Amino acid sequence: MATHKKEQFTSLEQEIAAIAKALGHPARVAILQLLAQRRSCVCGELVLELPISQSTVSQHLKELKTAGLVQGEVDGPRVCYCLDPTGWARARQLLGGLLAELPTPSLQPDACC
Amino acid sequence: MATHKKEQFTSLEQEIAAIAKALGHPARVAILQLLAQRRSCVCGELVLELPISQSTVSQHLKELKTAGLVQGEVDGPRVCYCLDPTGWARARQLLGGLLAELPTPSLQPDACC
DNA sequence: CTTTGAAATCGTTAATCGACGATAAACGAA
DNA sequence: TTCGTTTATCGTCGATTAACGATTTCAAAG
Repeated sequence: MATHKKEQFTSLEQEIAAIAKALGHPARVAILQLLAQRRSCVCGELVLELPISQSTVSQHLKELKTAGLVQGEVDGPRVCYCLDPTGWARARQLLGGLLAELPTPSLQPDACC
Repeated sequence: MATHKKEQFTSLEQEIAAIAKALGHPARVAILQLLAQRRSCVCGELVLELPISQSTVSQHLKELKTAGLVQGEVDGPRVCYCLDPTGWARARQLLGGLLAELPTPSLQPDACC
């Protein structure tokens, strides 16, 4: 990235990419799945479930929070995380929209040109 | 990334992450949208449409191809790209599945714990 | 006030990414 | 065969990411 060229793209494209990027790591996918299952929020339990260190989990959570996909709420000495309904809805809208852009089962076998 | 820890995660998590990662850059989002619109395949036209250099576009196309989202077909001196129906279906399945995991409009306002 | 436990932040390191220009490869046409 | 066009690859460089351990912060207990 010689010099960020991201600004040259649509803000929508940037927003989609930002969300996708947040999903672009197995640890973050795993975190989101855990939060979705036990819909209640967990905290350091995530660390126990994941094969990575506490500080690394914390970083991933920060990224997910920045992307708006996750919320953290301080509860005494620990922090409860859960999916952020607003950001999650947005993700569904944007990524779902992109994924839907191919009109489903393009009837041609696999021909390109 | 001190040492890759990705292996520690489910292959499904890795697959989801790989697809999401491919979508994690505005240029690649833009490319996919272009290919979806003009469903026919374009080639160096992409370069004209995008604010980045030819070699950079080529790199992004390579990543999309590696992720299985795009196909290229040599046509004389030029190459035709289009969305790969198989990979695209897989992406829809996996990412759609993840996005659907939150049971929609969690009726609670925004409460976490 | 001090201890204790949980979580975030800091500092570091290696690896990967994004971008570019330059070069090479592929191919049709002259 | 040689030329022009199109695309891929190479080499480079700075920025970012992923990971860790160590340290700091913060809130509840004691």
